[in-house]
Amino acid sequence: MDPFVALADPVRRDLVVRLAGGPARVVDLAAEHPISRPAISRHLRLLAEAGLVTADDLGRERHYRLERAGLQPVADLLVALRETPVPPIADADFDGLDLEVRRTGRDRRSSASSHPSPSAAQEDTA
Amino acid sequence: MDPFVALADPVRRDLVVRLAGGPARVVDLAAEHPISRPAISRHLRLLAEAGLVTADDLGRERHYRLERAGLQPVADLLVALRETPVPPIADADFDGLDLEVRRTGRDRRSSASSHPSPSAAQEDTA
DNA sequence: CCTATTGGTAACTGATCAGTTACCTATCTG
DNA sequence: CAGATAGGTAACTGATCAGTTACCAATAGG
Repeated sequence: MDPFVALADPVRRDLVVRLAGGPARVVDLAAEHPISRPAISRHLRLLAEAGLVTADDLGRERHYRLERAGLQPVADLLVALRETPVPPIADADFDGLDLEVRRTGRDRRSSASSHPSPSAAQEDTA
Repeated sequence: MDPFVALADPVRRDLVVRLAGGPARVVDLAAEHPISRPAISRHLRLLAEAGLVTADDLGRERHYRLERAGLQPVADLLVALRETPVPPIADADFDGLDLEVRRTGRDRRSSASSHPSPSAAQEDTA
């Protein structure tokens, strides 16, 4: 399953964030959410299919933990959107933030510090 | 609308990637996708609601362009998942990749270079 | 002024999603 | 061994999504 689709649901995002703090069982996670245990179980299955979590069976208990490698496609998209050609005119991307990814063993593009981040030319409010 | 939900659809992701390469009109984008023009129009509206694109009206033409600032919540989630406590045991996150975000004007946590990235302890295949 | 182009939305349809209850299996504890 | 705990899935229901065709409005060009 697509990690983007997996992260589209607020419950699944909560689960992923919670598991970033350490492994947990279905019953633990169900206690922290207003939905039923089978619903949590189904969300965890989708997260596992997306490669975002891993399950370790310990007797009758199944401990779920975050699989950070599963976030790679999401990080890749941010990189792709960040590095694509930007017009020399003022561009409002990541005001106050400069996302930088260093790829081990790969040549890097010009460093973030050489890339200006002018203030927003235009803000969209939908 | 939630930027995560906006990016969950493959068509919308394609549109966002395409717009990263420069602005475009609905008719341009519709020519590059197998779905109908009204479907493209609806996707662009959702992307705008999510803050991921901006529309500039030029006569009868509406030029859509990427709004990188709208990606902030996605970048924030990656940061949150990356920075949360990781057990000292080997952790497989971002093998070969080290995501680092420098927040202007904010104290930084210990730099990425001080954070080890050991090889994967366990790989999940769902 | 008429035609062409651009583009948004209504209404419809089929597909998918998310939560529930019920049920079942596996493992642990007294 | 019986009861308790943990957890997955089937079946169901209501809600939402994504693509279509049809229609309309605004702007540009001949």
